[in-house]
Amino acid sequence: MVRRFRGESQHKVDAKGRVSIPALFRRVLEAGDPNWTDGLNPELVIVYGDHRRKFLECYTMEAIDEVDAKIAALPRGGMERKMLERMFHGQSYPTSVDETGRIVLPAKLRAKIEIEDEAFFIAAGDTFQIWKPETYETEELSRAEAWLDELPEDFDPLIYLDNAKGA
Amino acid sequence: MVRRFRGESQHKVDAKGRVSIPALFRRVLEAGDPNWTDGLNPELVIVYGDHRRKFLECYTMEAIDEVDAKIAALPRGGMERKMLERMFHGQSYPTSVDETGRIVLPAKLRAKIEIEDEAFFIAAGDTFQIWKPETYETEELSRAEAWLDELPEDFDPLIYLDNAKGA
DNA sequence: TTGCGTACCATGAAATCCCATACTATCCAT
DNA sequence: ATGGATAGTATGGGATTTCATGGTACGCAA
Repeated sequence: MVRRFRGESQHKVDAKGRVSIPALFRRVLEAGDPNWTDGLNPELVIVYGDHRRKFLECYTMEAIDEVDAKIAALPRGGMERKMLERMFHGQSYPTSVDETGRIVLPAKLRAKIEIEDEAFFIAAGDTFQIWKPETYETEELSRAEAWLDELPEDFDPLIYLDNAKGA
Repeated sequence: MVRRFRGESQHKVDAKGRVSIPALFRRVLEAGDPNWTDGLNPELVIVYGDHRRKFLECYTMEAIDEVDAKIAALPRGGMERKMLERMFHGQSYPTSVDETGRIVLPAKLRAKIEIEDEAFFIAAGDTFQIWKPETYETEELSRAEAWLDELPEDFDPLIYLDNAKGA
């Protein structure tokens, strides 16, 4: 059973691009790195994607291996495979957490999602995302609000849970 | 069959945010944690949700796994899935009961539901909720009672039992 | 040299661990 | 049935560790 990321938090980004990973996320990165043992620094892969994507998506080693395996199973030469290879192999950045629990976001990545001195982290199942706090609010939260506003006053999104044909 | 939480009670919250879990709830948390064995401390997940929610909802590991499975069954990219992921993966906090039967509510969670030095626990089926006592009284109890007051004197809520189309 | 990336050291605040006390419910043997 | 032993519960305090963050120094390449 894969340990899942959970929680959200906001951290300072210093002039060099260093930023603390939420402590709970670190535990998941460690558990999801086959090479990790106590005392080492877990590795991870940051997928930044094309110009439309406004956040960074971070994968544990296990999670990215799984994605790679699925891509490898697609027919060579197909458009689907080409797109996925570009995104996960080309538009990604492998790195590792340092001894103080931080990663370094290179200037290029910071520029891409327009991060200045704060970064917002939020869990998304078996990955977590890094957003510029303002972008997250305007792009994500307000869109969700607008969506909710179109629904009846007493509507509870939880009913979607039961529509799912889950396990 | 899943063991269900039952009952309600109120406990002190100390300056560090520590609060005892009702002893009966602990038994359910233990039974609902696949990794738990005698002598260990059961894990749980606290979902705090968005700003509108005025209480914390606590899930056993089994219950939250079930929710995760349902979310995973929804189509990727859809608004429903996004909303549920945000709530259950982002706006949640995994923790565990300690050896003395307490959990720690971080300052952020206490602030969110405005808890100071007392917390009210109430069972809700396969989860339980934590409220600021005053909020529970004004928001919930009074609403439920007002609703009952509008019904005939001899009305019996049990009638609803037979309306359910459930299994 | 000037900017960027890396490694090591430093510190205050917050979270966690370990120990302590008082009280209550339970069990057992006389 | 009763007194006391035994275990589980609710709460508190202090010490220790982890975390988030900042700084300095070094190498390298344009």
